[in-house]
Amino acid sequence: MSRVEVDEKIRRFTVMCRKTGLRLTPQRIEIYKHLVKTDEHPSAEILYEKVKKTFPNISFDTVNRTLLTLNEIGAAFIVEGSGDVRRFDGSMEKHQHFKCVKCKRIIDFHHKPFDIIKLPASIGKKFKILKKVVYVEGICDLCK
Amino acid sequence: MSRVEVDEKIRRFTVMCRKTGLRLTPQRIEIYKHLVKTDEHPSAEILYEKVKKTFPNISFDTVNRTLLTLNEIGAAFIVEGSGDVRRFDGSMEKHQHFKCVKCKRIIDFHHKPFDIIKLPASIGKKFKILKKVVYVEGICDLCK
DNA sequence: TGACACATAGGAATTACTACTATATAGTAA
DNA sequence: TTACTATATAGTAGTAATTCCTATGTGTCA
Ligand SMILES: [Mn+2]
Ligand SMILES: [Mn+2]
Ligand SMILES: [Zn+2]
Ligand SMILES: [Zn+2]
Repeated sequence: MSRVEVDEKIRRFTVMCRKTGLRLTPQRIEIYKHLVKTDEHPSAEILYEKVKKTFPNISFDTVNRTLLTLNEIGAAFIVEGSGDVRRFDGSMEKHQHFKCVKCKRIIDFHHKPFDIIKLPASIGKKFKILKKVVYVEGICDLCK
Repeated sequence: MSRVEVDEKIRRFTVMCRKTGLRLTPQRIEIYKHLVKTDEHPSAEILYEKVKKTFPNISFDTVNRTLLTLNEIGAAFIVEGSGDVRRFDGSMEKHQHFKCVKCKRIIDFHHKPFDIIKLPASIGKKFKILKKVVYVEGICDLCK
């Protein structure tokens, strides 16, 4: 993602923050910037290490709390998976994930039919649906 | 699930163990029995509490390790989700899950079209696919 | 029945995440 | 510009979940 694109995302992020009453702290923007510019679906720990380069005194809790906040306001989300370290995604484009069970890499792909899967009516009626996910697990090209 | 059905599952489980070279310990069988007879997708902790009634001295680690072993040999699996306590499923029937984000209940449903979703060729070629999951998240009937 | 590789019990250690609190600062209004 | 206040952060402690370690026990097989 180009510098210009990242800047544009940050601009839109600042608007989201103002709308939701969140303060625009330099830490928050820095965390968002690192999350949105990568497609590696980093953990809080990984982002903590990156943000430390600009904010040597930032605490892990601030990074983690901020990421949960981003998830709350819909600026990012927690990646689905089976019981590993929590991973975050700053891309709100419709897409799906492949996760390697060995190296834990999470790789984006987009298959349009997966965006519009229809649930049986019985489920839709009984529950309030927030998220429908198609998720693929296996061994990646580098590991096999 | 009836007593007879559970017994049949356990019989088949003993065959699986012999095939994979796993020893048939009473603890292992008891853990499997509790997992297979419920549809509540228990955590290791919950199963530990149940198995303790028959094996008061069993350790948590034995329960957890056994569950991971069951996942290894394909007698059970780890339920997909976004970053909560690890949950297990003893049913190897094709089915899907709805998870309530509030009470964390995991509810089985079965929608046949979801069993046969087709991945784009690019993904199937590049990676070794082990699992394709359709996963639904929301608020359950009891919570909303 | 004996040998031994695998499994378990008990507890310690590690990892992941969350809570607490004093200090700092973004937003706002004088 | 300045002062105020609610929110955010830093530093640290605490909790929860999971994994590791090791001595002892036991299922399996010869
Ligand atoms: Mn992604
Ligand atoms: Mn299930
Ligand atoms: Zn891999
Ligand atoms: Zn619920």
